[in-house]
Amino acid sequence: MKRNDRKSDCAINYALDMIGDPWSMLIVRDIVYFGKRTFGEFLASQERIATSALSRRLIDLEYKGILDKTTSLEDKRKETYTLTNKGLDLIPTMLELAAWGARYDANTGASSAWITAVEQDKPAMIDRIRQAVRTGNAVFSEGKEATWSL
Amino acid sequence: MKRNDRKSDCAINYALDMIGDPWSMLIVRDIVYFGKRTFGEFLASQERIATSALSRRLIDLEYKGILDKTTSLEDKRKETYTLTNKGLDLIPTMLELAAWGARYDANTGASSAWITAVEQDKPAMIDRIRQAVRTGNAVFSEGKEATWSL
DNA sequence: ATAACACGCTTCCATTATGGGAGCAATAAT
DNA sequence: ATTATTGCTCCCATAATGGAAGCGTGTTAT
Repeated sequence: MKRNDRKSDCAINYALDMIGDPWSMLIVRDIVYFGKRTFGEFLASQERIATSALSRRLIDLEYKGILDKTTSLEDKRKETYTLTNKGLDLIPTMLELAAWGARYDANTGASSAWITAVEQDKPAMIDRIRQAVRTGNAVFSEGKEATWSL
Repeated sequence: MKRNDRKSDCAINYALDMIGDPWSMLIVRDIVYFGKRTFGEFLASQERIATSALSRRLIDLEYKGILDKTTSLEDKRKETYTLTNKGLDLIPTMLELAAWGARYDANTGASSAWITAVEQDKPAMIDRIRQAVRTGNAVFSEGKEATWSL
């Protein structure tokens, strides 16, 4: 059986078929947290994804309706990747993953201020993040939380 | 590089190192939703995991502190797997994954009643699920939602 | 007591996915 | 024109999974 064949009609299994690999959520993070949008920007992430793996993930995420791909207007070599609504709807899942990771990761880089800000009023924070990403912004810029986020 | 070497100090990356494979969350689901706790019960899931893969996952999840393993008292051949606190804390993430999957999966098996019940008051529902699992119960039994869950 | 079975788990190997490097076509900069 | 950048592909070594068979120990049946 190919690994990505549908194994059941469970909603969790569907979600894992979509984003249950080691890279997809990190690409979503790069867009939501850091405002990345091009191949080269994703490639430059801390986790050092290989070009072949990144290419495969981007093609796959577009095929699955999580990313949109458009040729950049300023530089026609560049492809611009943005989250679809389906992709933006992964923000809550990503925040839960981050909260869990920050709680149990002894070496976490997540600031406690950011974590408590999210816990404080999660739905409002999700809306604000979503709006920011839709309008071309992101949570972090140059290593600092956006002013609206705290 | 081995796939599970630590790639960065990002909390999301940590979480993916822990449960970012195609099976771990399904094992958590089997415990939380269906009250499964033995090798044979996990093996009988819809998704048809192979014995070798299941064995690997269980060893790994115990090593990572997400599952506890104890020899069954009634039948000493059986190992009983239960969620640690770290594992129980995955319930919010699992519910978000399920909600996202149910929203975008055309063939979802998730009932809309259950989904809206969770959306209605998420923190309270998480507490109730957590309590149920800790005391040896589960969300679904014989295909129906537990009475407390709706 | 002994044979048959149940259960968790391991081992083997074929298949599939990833990691890393080299390289290519198209575009941009000089 | 020449050189550099960008996104991406190819190739192959390595790692993880899928599937079947089998092992050891504990349990049940006779």
